[in-house]
Amino acid sequence: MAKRPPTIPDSELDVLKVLWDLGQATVREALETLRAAGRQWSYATVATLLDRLESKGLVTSDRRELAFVYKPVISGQEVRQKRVNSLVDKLYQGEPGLLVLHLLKSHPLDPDQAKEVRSVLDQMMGEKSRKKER
Amino acid sequence: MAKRPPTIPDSELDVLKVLWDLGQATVREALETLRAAGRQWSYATVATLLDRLESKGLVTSDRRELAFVYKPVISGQEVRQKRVNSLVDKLYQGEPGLLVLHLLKSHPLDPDQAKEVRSVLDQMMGEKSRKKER
DNA sequence: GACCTTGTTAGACAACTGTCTTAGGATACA
DNA sequence: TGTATCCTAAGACAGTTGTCTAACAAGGTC
Repeated sequence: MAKRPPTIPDSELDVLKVLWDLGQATVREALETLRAAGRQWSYATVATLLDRLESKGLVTSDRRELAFVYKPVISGQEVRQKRVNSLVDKLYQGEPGLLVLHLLKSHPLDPDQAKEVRSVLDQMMGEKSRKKER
Repeated sequence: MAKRPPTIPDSELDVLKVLWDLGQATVREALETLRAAGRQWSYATVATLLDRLESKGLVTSDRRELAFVYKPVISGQEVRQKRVNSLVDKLYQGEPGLLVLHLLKSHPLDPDQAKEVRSVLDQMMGEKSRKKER
């Protein structure tokens, strides 16, 4: 029974996000930030979560003066990438296009974003058609 | 300590997918399908998973002759919807556009899909600009 | 020195997941 | 009728997640 690969559960993700925002934080700083954002956790809970993140190798800690300072090792970009890939694999037959379609159909974009999306798309199509041109 | 809302773990999702594909299935049918797809599970494992799905209200069972026949109650569409929403909320600040951009940038679409995406987008932009036109 | 305040550590504990073993009820066929 | 099949039921058991209590160390304060 192979050990499961490490995942990032919701609660850990919440504290990781704080580290991305602040760059680094002590338990107490993270706690304050999370409290401000509505999470009613105890100090020990946050400490545990940071600890678990560290055993998974996703953050590092560095003792400074009184308290440990935690820094993210994994970036938001990486986490997003993994999550999206896994979603596409599991629910969109590995076809990112299906997910894009789904998103556009069910969530209207605001005009600025729509424009940006279009330009990315045009660029992509431009290359493709220049390349195939049969 | 509020009970956590029911989720659909990976293993359950795999059997649910079989139900979506086949429309309905007995434990054995699901097992065969999963085996064919490479999942090396025992009969009892599949039975347990279907059972858990049923307690979560995501499938129903109906005794036919020998065995129970399970049918999905929740659709693939619904599950996709929820997953996408939660991904967007958790990692894209609730902005679906960011996810769309990310997808387009990191996963090139094939031309047919690109075309389809563009048409959906054009339609959307058409409405918007007609509507705001200030 | 006796006490707070902050911090860390260890561990508790229930719910959820991933998998399976085993016991027991039907069905089927020799 | 006995035995091989196939099914459900019950529950085991370890690993993960969500959250916390409680013990204990180090730095100030009176």
